[in-house]
Amino acid sequence: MPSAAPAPERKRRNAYHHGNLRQALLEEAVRTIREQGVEALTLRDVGARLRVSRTALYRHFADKQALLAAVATEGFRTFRLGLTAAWDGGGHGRDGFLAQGHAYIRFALENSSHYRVMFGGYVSKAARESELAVEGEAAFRVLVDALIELQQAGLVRRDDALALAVFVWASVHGTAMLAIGGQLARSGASVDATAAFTMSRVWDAVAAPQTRP
Amino acid sequence: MPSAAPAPERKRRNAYHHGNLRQALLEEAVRTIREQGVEALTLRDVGARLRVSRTALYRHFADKQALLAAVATEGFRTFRLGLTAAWDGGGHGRDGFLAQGHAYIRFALENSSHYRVMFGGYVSKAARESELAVEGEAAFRVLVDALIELQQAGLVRRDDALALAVFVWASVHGTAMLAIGGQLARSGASVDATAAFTMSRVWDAVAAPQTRP
DNA sequence: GTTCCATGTTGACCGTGTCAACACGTGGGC
DNA sequence: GCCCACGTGTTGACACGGTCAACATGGAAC
Repeated sequence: MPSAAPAPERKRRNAYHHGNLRQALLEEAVRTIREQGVEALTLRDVGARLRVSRTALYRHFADKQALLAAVATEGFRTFRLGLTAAWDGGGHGRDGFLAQGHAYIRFALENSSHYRVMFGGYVSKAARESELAVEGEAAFRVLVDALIELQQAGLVRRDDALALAVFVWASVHGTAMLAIGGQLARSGASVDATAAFTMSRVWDAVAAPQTRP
Repeated sequence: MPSAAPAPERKRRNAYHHGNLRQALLEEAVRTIREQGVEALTLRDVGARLRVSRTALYRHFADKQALLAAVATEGFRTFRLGLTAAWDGGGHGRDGFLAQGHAYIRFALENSSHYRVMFGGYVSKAARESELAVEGEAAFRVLVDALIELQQAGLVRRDDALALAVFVWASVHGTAMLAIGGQLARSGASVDATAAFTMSRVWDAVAAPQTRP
């Protein structure tokens, strides 16, 4: 059925030629990582799960690193969408800022393995060039823009926005990492409570000095 | 020369029995990790470097995980000493607190691979029990105690000290992780400048509300 | 001196990433 | 309609690394 009448836009899955193996591999890798962690990801398995030989992957990715880089890139994309949604949903003010922080931590915890691929040093510096870097930059940019907007509204101190963003990112990232590693379990507080506390402290750290009566 | 006259207290390095292989393995693993990273650590290599067969290690560590856990434990120990020294050297006040932060980040950057073993999820949760947990807890405790002291001096807000410590830890840890990952390279600022800025913001976040004239 | 046990060694196995050589099949040029 | 080339998938093989089982060794306790 070459051009006859395939299901509209439905990629065929012939015996030999898969159609869109690259995308399928990516999705399968993401699924495996989510369900079993990065260390459980094996090229042979992801191939087998797609009914494809173990080396078919090499026609679409240079090596395992490249696959992981693609996974990370994909992660940054949905990550950025989540952050933007939170910021917009929260109304571009203090609440939006806090919502963004919570969205960040929630994403990191709900997709902890995926998050670790994005930040845990699983992809080499070399692979960080190009697409991955761009997508990561874009996610970071959401925070920077939010801070600039808050500065213009007089809500955030007028330090260098980039520096402020790095600080905020680091604080939230650190909280997420510790939570993922189970390293703040013995603080007694729930992760939600910890996240809320972190955000309250971060806000105090970046808020403009109050002009008091 | 079995018992004749070995160098006093000098552990022998006979053909067969090494004397203190466990310690030697640990040090060699740390060295390799420092010089070539965690992923380059192979049991065969560390054995070879000590002129010992590849499986000799199994008489002293359950498996590779256990070796890494020991490495992490060792890391937390020297880490804690560094933090304490900074706190003491800085005079148990605001300066000491900032010094502690800088010491933290410096350690993380100078021993980035080692640091990643401690925090990067290379050791399983199971291995986190026992000694590792204790040593990690002890390092964390340095920060908690410092905050409590600062609270008593009226310098830090009277929130729950544990919660404050988690926040501070997360912020500094996050900064360190981003720096290690090369992810704040494009912020333009040097790592030192970033660390200083982070600490200034952290201080504002935890400092007691000024009682103004 | 004999014996036992901790410590170290050798051989082997399996899983995994990767490369090279080969197979297939689809689309473009005739 | 035919053929060829190239993109895509497969099979075979290799090297490497963690781990286990069986064996070797030597020092210490009796």
